[in-house]
Amino acid sequence: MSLSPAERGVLSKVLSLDVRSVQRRTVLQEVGSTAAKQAVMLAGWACRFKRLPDGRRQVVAFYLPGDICDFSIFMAPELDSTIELIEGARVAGISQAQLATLSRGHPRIMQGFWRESQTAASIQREWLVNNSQRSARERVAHILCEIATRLRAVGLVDGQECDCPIMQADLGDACGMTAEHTNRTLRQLRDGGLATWRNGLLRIDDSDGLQNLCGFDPAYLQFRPAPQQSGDIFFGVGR
Amino acid sequence: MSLSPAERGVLSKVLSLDVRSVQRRTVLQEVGSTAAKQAVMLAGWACRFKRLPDGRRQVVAFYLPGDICDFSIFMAPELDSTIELIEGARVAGISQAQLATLSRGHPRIMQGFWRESQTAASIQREWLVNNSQRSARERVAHILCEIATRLRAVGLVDGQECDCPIMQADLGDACGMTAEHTNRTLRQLRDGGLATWRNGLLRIDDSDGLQNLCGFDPAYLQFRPAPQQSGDIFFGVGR
DNA sequence: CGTACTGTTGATCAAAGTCAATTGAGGTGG
DNA sequence: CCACCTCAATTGACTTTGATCAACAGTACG
Repeated sequence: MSLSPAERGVLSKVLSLDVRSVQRRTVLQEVGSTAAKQAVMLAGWACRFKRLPDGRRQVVAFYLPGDICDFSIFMAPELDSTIELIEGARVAGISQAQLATLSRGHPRIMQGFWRESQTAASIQREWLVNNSQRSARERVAHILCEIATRLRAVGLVDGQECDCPIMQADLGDACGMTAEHTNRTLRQLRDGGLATWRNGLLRIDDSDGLQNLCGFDPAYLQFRPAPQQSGDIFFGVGR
Repeated sequence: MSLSPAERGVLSKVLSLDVRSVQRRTVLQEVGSTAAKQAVMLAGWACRFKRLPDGRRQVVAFYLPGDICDFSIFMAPELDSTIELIEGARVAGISQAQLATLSRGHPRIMQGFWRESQTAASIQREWLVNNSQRSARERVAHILCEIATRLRAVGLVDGQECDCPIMQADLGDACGMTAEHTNRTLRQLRDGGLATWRNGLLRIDDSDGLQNLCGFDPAYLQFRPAPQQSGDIFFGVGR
């Protein structure tokens, strides 16, 4: 289900109406708030995290260029997590009214949004597997594989290298490990000639080796086209 | 957004058309398959899990009576995980054609399905926090709180007690711990007078104590009604 | 009865957390 | 230009948690 040229035009129009460039480390959506707009990443990175009362933090998602920051945002009574922009973020906002118009006039665009949100759910499940079953080395390797693969899909990998403007502490909080252990684990990967991450630049030195180490299989990222039949269902998107 | 009596009638009609009672420990949806039907739990328990090549298993969801087993099922190219019925399962199947009809004639029912799927996503995020940030004792306490709370919401808690027909190994695989350590942790909770789980019967002896131990806050289960405005958006459910 | 699961307990070990100190880079003001 | 400050990254020493390996008990069922 790829969009027609006309639909793409409508979509980029909508995404161009309300664009903000945001300072690094700015909170976009506070936990507990009710969102006023749906946010779409045009450039830069964001992360979504939950905090425990004692301060422990878990990053539950990274949002890369092209990603929708939680499409369910208008459905939930209030946000269960905080969305923070990390670096170089340009964000398009879509209002409730615009979504309503889209849903009436361009159901296939809406359907694409839903598919995106289901892919996000699939990634979420894989993160649960990652943090629950894999060792520290496997975890870090796996998430680096995911990041590189997702960035490659949107054309942001140059050869073996891509921007990765987060901190080690962010990666640690995503993998459920301390910053110190994340550091040591990254060093092991570096010393093993698998991946080097320095000064915000990630280089995958040995892609096969890294993928073998953690058993990375990109199927869960659902890059393939949707099944043909889906058009028949309308998924509530329909007419 | 609660359904009207008429809508409830339509829904229970749809759910009554194709009901199966299934043997314990039967696989409902195999990983890699493409689903033919959308499954809704009418009674009993199911679990959804992913496996790593070396056999490690992560339970990513428990499905209790009333739950939808992955509404996204027709959207994804193929299932990323296995859905297995655990005990006493009666399952309603909804075909693609029925979903299509529903989406045209009863958008609000479809909308309810979407809300359900977003609640499932919220639970998924909390599980990630649980397994990534909390200690073994906290993890087990938290998941017991969740189970009891969800069962209470559908009227399946009698006083302090509810059926919990899974095995300790299932709970362990959900919490990302070995069966042995799960056993020891349950013993600690039992000895601490917090919760007793024996012979498939879970008793919450000290609800406050258990919730305090793990910082359980049921907000992520999203039991509250949806915000009023949601009707205006149609979420692609429209017309 | 024997067989096969589950659940239970113990002893040992390795992985990751904690605490503490140091290095290094970038920014700022004098 | 340099002294200073801050924050992130890095490394080391030690501790704790939970995994691993192993044995055994309780129960259900053919």
